[in-house]
Amino acid sequence: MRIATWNINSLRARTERVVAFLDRHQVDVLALQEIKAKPAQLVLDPLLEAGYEVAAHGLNQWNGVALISRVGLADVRRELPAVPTWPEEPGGVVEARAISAVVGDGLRIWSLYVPNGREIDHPHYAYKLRWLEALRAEGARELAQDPAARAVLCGDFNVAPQDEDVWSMEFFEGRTHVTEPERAAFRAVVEAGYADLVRPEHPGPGVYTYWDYQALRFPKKEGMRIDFLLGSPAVQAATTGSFIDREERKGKGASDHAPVVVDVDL
DNA sequence: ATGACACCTCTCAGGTGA
Repeated sequence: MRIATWNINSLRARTERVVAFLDRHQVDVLALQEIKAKPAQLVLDPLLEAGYEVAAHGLNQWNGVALISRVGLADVRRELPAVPTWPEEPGGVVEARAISAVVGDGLRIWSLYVPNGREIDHPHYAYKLRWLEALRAEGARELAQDPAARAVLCGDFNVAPQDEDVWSMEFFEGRTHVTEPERAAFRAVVEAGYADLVRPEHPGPGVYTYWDYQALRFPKKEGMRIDFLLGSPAVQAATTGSFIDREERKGKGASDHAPVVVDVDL
């Protein structure tokens, strides 16, 4: 089974790119982030005609996640348990940043869009850390219930776990994505039992999944590795290969993120 | 070996992204 994650930066603006990507690589399950739409706003016919089912979760023009599968889509769950609201005060809402379903032969796949954090002294940064803790707790709960669980956490984690995951640590000095608390929150998810399925085959430096639209970051190879597929032990053991589809970042109308693809023998 | 921000909406300005 071939699974992928991709921050699409508006599904409505790039539905045809998604269909072409699924066809080009024969992807079975795709986790999308930043669909930037309510489900009712989406025109899904091209995906349905290509043989896929879609489960989308979006509340407004911000955030939004979806799962696209041609190997089943059962027991869909929206939101993470115990996730903080934004803002973290009365009147705050649970944003559309998580959706999961069971695909294929009992694989629970999550599509996750971790909050950006904005600036280190911004309330959004504390929200990001608590959101990651809610993810760790849910991941730990699943493996405590069944250590052999087939589970994969896919998405835009908005954390560069290592210095080599950004094009310049000098550039990111004092900015989010590279701070120790964010990295510790990411490591806590890994230490709960979810291994990076791509890094062993594609170590850095210079391996990225995101390039800013501005300042010629992509042709200058100035990117960040912030999109990950983290697998439970059963999924890690079944992983047979992976790649980052850099070609998809090229040309007019590209998302600023590239898809990340993993093959699992499940 | 790639291309000079781009998406959204309470739209021509502001919020968000990283």
